Amino acid sequence: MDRKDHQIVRALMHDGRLSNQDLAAAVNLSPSPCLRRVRLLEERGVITGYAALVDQKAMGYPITVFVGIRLSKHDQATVQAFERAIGAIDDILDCFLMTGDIDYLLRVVAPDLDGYERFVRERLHAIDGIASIDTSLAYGVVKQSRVLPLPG
Amino acid sequence: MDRKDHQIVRALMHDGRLSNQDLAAAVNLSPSPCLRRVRLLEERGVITGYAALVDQKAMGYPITVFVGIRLSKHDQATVQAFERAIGAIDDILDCFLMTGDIDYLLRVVAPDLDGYERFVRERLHAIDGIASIDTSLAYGVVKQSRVLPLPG
DNA sequence: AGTATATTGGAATATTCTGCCAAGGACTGC
DNA sequence: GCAGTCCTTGGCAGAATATTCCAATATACT
Repeated sequence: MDRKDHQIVRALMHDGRLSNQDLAAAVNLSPSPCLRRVRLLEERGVITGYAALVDQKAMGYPITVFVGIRLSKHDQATVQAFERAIGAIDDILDCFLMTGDIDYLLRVVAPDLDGYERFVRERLHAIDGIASIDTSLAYGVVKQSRVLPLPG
Repeated sequence: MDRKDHQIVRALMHDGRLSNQDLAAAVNLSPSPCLRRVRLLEERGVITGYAALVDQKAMGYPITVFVGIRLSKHDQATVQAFERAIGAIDDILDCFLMTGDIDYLLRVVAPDLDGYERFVRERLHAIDGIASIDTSLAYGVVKQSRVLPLPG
């Protein structure tokens, strides 16, 4: 993880489809060592994958909702079952384990408010061990980045 | 946006570096129409870009914090100034405009708690018009997806 | 049915990837 | 200061891939 690796990672966070040649030029390397570094970063798990960034609205999911969840119990079985259930529901994009008054924070997408209501009734309420569900609707997105800041 | 377009988008959400040939095979098309569809999806703004997915920890940002923010005023000048300021701060990855008791929800990364404290003191407090800042620390990530669910 | 439009598949060309090898640079022990 | 070792680099070549063009097919509309 020297300076060049950081440059490479940053360049690929900005444009994940950068060709190896362009990437090499951007970080002042010739293609072959550049490619080798990228492969190493992938193997080490620094780069975990690549993804196309997609407009939610265009895909039919204009609604973003943040859902705070508290569990009724926190024994291992309940927690594991909950987390497995979360993993299986596609509408839940992110799930963070939180400190403070909620246990989990979910980011959920929905085609509309009715769709979200159905999601809560049919999906969330189907999971055992949930004590409370707190919904916060997002009006809009001010910023959505995937580029981590420069270290230091 | 027919069925094939959806298939293409989903495939690229899963693997943004899929070669056009493999993508074409995956959606039962020959490479050339497949590439044309991808280019159209990009032009129409359905696919907004590509990104490498990176391990926060490996990049030196193991801490994720959600920050709820209320503004003191909601006139256009204050809001615009705030949103511009947000856009300029790299540590803030996401910013959503919210309904309910907070105005904005930020997702912020930090190298450690000290770093987060510095971020709040030096960056957030430097922005005018903020009435309150509410911090929620994330312990860990249960799920982090970028693949939108199937429509319907 | 018939026309117009949009979409497809395949071939040819240009670009890119990727493995191999020799050369350069940095670090060690002496 | 010097030789040996290790790691990284750059360039080359064969293979794979992307990309453009054109004829042919499928689809939609009248």
